[in-house]
Amino acid sequence: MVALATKLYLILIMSKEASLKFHMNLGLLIRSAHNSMTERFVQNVFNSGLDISMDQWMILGPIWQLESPSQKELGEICLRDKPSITRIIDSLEKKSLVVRVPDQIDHRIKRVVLTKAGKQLFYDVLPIMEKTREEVRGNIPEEEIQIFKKVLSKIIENLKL
Amino acid sequence: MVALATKLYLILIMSKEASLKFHMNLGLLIRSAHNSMTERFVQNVFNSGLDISMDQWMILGPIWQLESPSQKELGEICLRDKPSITRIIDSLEKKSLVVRVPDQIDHRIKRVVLTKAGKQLFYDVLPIMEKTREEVRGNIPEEEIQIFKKVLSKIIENLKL
DNA sequence: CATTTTTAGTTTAAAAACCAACTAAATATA
DNA sequence: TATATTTAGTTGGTTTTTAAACTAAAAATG
Repeated sequence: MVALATKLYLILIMSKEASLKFHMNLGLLIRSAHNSMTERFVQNVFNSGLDISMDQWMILGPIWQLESPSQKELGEICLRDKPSITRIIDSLEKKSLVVRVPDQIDHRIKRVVLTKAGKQLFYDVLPIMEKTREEVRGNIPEEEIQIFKKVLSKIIENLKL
Repeated sequence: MVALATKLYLILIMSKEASLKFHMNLGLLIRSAHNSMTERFVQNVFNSGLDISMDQWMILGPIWQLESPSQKELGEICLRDKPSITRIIDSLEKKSLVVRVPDQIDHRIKRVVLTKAGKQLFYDVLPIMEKTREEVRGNIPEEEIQIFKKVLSKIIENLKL
């Protein structure tokens, strides 16, 4: 009795469209693509004999770009929380790739600066990232990539609150 | 001297196009969208007074769909490794939502089956997932969603090997 | 048919993510 | 100016991921 009711309910809900293919839904696709991308990057870096993780790279770029950002700024740009930033910078500092410099004016702030070795590594990894990017894009038309990015932005926007 | 050389190198590599906006690159966008989506789903589930995590849901669906899949099959469909599947099913079993049933023929295989409570929860969460999906899509045209999915599939394909 | 190799799943240990509490410094308020 | 609040960063504890070693059963090989 109950079983029948739920079955009917189910059919009503499911058959809208999804039903048989909800195992290849958006979330799964996105997750899979993202994983493949970072895996490939890490692999390419490794094959080049360099030593940097995805996390470290994701933070090294903005440090280079912004010259001497605060950890807070880094967190905002890389979408990571404060503890994550602290730990990644710890690891970079341990490798002597960056240095923490207390802000002259606001003593709470620590600015993160690339060392010579850090800059060198950044320059070394850059072409690998570019190569990876090309592998990711393959022969996908630029137009579709643009729509792809636009949809991603819209999704993020839709869920903002 | 060295510094100058690397600077020039850098400019050559970077100025292709990316340069100033590589902090909002594909990886970051994808990551952000994915996070927002799962956050919203979890939140919607919570607001409905139900109790299931994203991981658990992602596995509950295929169990319902495939009737009594092996853990290996679940892993392939959900793109998770064996230990993850083991752990998630442990958690589902602890909640009495699924049961592990040894395969009659091949005694290595354990088939995962929904309990009554598991089915009920599945039916209860289904409309929430549908609602979340609509929130994610917002007013993005169906055509763009299709291209979006196609690009994701292509990216995954490009990186396969 | 005995031995080796694969396969399905579990367990364990190390690395990373997540949340909350904490410290120290700056700002706001009374 | 004393107190309260906010902000930047760190630390600690818990949970999650990830990778490797392990167990038990099946299939392959000789």
